[in-house]
Amino acid sequence: METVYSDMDSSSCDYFMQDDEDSCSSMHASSPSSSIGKPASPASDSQGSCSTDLAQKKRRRGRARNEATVHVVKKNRRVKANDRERNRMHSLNDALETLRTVLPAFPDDSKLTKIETLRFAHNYIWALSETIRIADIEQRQNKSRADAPLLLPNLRVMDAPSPGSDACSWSSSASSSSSSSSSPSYCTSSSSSPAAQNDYGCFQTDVRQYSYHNFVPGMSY
DNA sequence: TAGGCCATCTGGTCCT
DNA sequence: AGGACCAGATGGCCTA
Repeated sequence: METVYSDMDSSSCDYFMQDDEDSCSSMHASSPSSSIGKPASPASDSQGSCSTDLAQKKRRRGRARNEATVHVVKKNRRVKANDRERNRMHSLNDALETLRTVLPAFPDDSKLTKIETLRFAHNYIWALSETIRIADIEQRQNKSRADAPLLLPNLRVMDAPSPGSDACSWSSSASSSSSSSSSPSYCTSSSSSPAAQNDYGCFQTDVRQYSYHNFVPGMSY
């Protein structure tokens, strides 16, 4: 563990503000905790300096410069790391934003939170794959009945996401009859959330009433 | 005003 | 050694 910032308190942002470029000099002048950069006391060299004293001073000064340089290098490294971390989080947010755009929009237009987006996407993918799987099964079953209409399973959105709600539960009406499928797991955490009772977004997408192409952009059957 | 969400900083750990 | 990733801490903003 690095102890370079041991003299910093937790709100250390202003630390970088106050001595950014000239931390060597400011460190020497103002850092009470560092004895490295302290100028030699007047008493020590007031009486004619011998060669050993000079050598000692040189060593001291050299050491101070080295440690100050190390300090600056580490500080710059920290600043760069912060910058990278910021960019990393921005790209993560961009990816989340892209994910939001491919998820079904809701009348409310309210932006999904990060956790809502992830859970909703998880359940959405699960519902779509269930739909495909069950449609495939039904298609095979209907092969013998050529004139029978192809019925896709009903797809329902339960507890549509709303601000403050973690519930983005999807359920396929046919999924209850299928024992092999596993249901989404992130559906129960927000039963206490008041927003979960808000059913503004609950709607049914029955392919017989609602075009599946409208519901799933870019998806074709 | 409390609680939720978010951005940012920070230090630790792992990987190349 | 340096970068990526992660989790904890902190403070700001917003809403019920």
